[in-house]
Amino acid sequence: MKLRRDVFQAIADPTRRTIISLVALQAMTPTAIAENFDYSRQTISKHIQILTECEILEQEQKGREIYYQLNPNGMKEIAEFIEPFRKLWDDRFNKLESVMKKYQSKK
Amino acid sequence: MKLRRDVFQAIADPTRRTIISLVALQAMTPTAIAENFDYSRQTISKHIQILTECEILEQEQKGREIYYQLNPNGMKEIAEFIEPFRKLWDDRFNKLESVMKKYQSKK
DNA sequence: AATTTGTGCAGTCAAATAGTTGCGCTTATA
DNA sequence: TATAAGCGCAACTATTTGACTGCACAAATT
Repeated sequence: MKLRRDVFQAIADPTRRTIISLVALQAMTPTAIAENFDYSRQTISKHIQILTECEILEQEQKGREIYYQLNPNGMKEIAEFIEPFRKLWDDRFNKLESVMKKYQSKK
Repeated sequence: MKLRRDVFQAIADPTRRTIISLVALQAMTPTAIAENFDYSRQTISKHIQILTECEILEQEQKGREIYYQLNPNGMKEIAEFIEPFRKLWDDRFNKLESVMKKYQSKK
């Protein structure tokens, strides 16, 4: 496996998205993560490796166990790509913006 | 090519991301889009096909030309995935939220 | 009517991806 | 100290991807 360091590529795989959602709730070891899937531990381990190289996950060694936790910063790049388009559909965003204007005009 | 109908897969390719950004500015024909790349027209055409099947792009036939335009709704799914994590890093989001609270307490 | 232009579709091919198993290292535990 | 558990790395394989070329077809243009 070539392990591209590209956040968009990392997010493209549904298994990896599930891993992200799992780890977002609490730090987990690879074995614990793998128990949530029908794939082998090594396969999940490779997905974890990809996510780690993209800096979406972070390691914390505890004895022989390695706990992986989410680094939300890793997904900024994706959010920055989406952001300009969000304005085109998200009514809530527009409401927030109008609220901002009202608020600023009051000061 | 298998042409998976998966928005995350669609976004994973840098060429396709560039196409999205181009078309966001104005509707364009495949040939016009392809002129921005060093790839063949057919290659770009396939990328356009993938984006269209994911409903990120929309067609509008005009004579023998087909204009492709952005359907921002197509990227909602990605935004919805990112959204929960955004709160973990986006200071601006927190500021907006606090502004909201101030504004609401004033009314 | 003949030619050019804009598209999409089919087939081919190399490279990347996602899965597997096996192995070895390190750290707990019996 | 021997054994089991947790983990990463290496080697292998099937499938998918992303690029190419060639072709067919419809709509303008000459």
